[in-house]
Amino acid sequence: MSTPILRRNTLQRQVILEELRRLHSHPTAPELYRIVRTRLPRISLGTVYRNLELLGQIGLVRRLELGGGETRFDGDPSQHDHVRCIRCAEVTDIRQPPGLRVEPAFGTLSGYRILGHRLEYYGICPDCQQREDRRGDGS
Amino acid sequence: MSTPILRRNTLQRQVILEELRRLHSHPTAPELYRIVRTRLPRISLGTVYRNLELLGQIGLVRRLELGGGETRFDGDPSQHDHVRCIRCAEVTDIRQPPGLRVEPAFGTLSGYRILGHRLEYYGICPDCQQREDRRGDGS
DNA sequence: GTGTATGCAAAGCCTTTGCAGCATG
DNA sequence: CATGCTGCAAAGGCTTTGCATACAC
Repeated sequence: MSTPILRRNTLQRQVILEELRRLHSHPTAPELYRIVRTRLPRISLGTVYRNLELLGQIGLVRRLELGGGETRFDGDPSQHDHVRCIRCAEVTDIRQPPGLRVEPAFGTLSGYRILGHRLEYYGICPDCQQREDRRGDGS
Repeated sequence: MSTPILRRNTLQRQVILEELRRLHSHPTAPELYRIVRTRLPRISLGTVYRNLELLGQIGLVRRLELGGGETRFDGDPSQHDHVRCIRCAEVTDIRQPPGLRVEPAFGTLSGYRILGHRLEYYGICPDCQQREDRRGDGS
């Protein structure tokens, strides 16, 4: 119940959170590791994982378990959904969910006690659309 | 455009599809491998992966990229959603989506050309609810 | 017989974890 | 100074892939 507290405010933790917040690319842990390492060359991948885990528990970071078999991280923990490009795998935030009612009255569903949902759209991002239009499609 | 054809109807392929259809547990490839191996002791994990990939392309099998960083497979390729138990990680089909409108008019969304969506609920399954009620909650 | 599919094994990722030393509060 | 955190490295799991062989057609 009691919210876990950030025990120590290490430089590594600060930088990880800073970079994750600045990025809007929803990186995986290894991706974020490569970026953070430009500022902290001696940081380890394990530290990145441990901090993302901890920041996720606190609620400062959101763990995204979307498609692709990877776990991505989002520096914006507020409620929002995502679109993923099936061509370039880019993941983009959707700011205003277009007035849909996904949650089934928070009751039961097959006997489950429903606590929430995860919604992900997929499609083709603007860049990839251009790229394909330019080539006249054709697969 | 033309649907890829099942080139050869090998015993391995048959058994993989059979077992996946019988199971309602949405197994990962390694899990399915362990099961199939009871019938075909000499089958290899690589074969399981290759067949799941192929069966997925044909549309006989559905690839589920839900949470948990694993890829799971569903022997029922029809359109339906899933609930995942946050306690025991079980994944269950939802047969009748409760009349919701998820797709945003199939137009653009942040410039994306939307092709579809993936919706996953999470909550607590009946068994885990019982287990927790019995213990009077606590943690 | 031809060419696809298989079994085997290696390799590449992602992720977690044990441990000794460091540094935060 | 106590101990949470870090860096390092090993280990485990999932997934893909190259190759020679086997087998479906």
